[in-house]
Amino acid sequence: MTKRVIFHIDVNSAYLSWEAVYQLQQGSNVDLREIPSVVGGDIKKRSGIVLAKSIPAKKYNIKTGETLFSAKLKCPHLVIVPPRYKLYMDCSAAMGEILKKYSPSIQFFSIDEVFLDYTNLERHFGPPEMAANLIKDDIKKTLGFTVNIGIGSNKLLAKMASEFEKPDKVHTLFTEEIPSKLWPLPVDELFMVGSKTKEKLLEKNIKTIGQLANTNPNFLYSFLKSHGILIWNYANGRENSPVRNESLPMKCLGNSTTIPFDVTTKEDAHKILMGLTENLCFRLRNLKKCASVVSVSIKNNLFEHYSHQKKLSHYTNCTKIILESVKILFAEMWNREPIRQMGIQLTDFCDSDFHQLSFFDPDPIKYKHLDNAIDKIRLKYGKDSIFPSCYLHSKINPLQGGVIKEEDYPMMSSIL
DNA sequence: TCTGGGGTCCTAGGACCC
DNA sequence: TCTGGGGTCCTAGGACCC
Repeated sequence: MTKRVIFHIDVNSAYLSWEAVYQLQQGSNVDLREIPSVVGGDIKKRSGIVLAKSIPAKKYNIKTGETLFSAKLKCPHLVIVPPRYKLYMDCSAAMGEILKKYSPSIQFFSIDEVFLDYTNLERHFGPPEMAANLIKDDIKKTLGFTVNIGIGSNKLLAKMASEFEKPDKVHTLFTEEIPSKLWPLPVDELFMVGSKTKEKLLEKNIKTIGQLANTNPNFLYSFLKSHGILIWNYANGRENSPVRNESLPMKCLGNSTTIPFDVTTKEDAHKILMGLTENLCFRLRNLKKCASVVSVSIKNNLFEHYSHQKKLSHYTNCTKIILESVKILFAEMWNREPIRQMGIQLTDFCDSDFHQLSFFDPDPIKYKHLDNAIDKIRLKYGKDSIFPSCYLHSKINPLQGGVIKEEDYPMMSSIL
């Protein structure tokens, strides 16, 4: 059996790099990568967090996910640019086109991370490190941004290797290098060890990936359940999932939004929920799917989060039917406390072409035609070209949620 | 530090059935 | 009326990722 060679390509400070390249192309004489800068939301709309930071911004101890307010305190002259997701998707797709020249087997893991299977391809582009450098420099020369490439015996090791030293670097992490390169690292640098798991491991005096690797898995299972076995295997470099060319079937579809003000009335809440439902059902129909489980979630002004869900008697993608369920679920759970964020999620899908119509629907064909007519107008003239009249003179936007505006993008899975 | 929006997977308890 | 065990479905919540 031939030894597998997997690459993990990771764009350095993706959103910020892409923004910087775009601004240079537009004639700007400032490279955002060379000054303290971040891509972030809008402080006034309460969605103000750091999505990506430049290396100079990192020197001010600015972290991804922190508030723009806090970042500004650390660096008063910080440059903040709003995100442009359509641009990022185009950059991501362009990188994918380059990668396809080097292997028939690539898998997008997120908008800025790709796995590439280089097994048995040495005769084309040389040994793995040479090929990885070729790819890295090809992307830099053609598209203007830098990537890190990790090379490993499986996807996990390749991903860990791409994290080592940044930017614009190639690193290897083969099985025989695990004790020297992986085991000395702090345990929370391991993929799938987040803050909660880190705390529990520290309580047991497990501080490094090496200590985790050499812990009895039964002991880990006793306080982390199956997740303990997963991270124990990862700490030992064991992982064998294939680089998948085709995307896995969708499991969940949702839209949520943080409202610029705390919602305290049913009327405002219903407008938000209608906007979210319209947007979500539009996406669902574009994917040619129907769903049978509807879930509504709320975050209150104390940041407490809770949700209610319900299985419908049949599959549907009809805005009106889903909105009715959403309103019922909301009424069941809301105790009139101020709401900061609302979300709607759909799960359990079937293909819309063949789904069973319900006898109990008021008039399924009529609503289907209505949804289709609205979808066509929105596709042709833009999403905000048509909206319910209750939004006129309202302080609430008609279409809520959805950072990705143009099309749906394949997202990552927590399992490699 | 006063914390977005998009996902996936897992667990636990209760209902219900045989 | 009380006892049992196993299986599946449903629901709520939590952990992780980018």
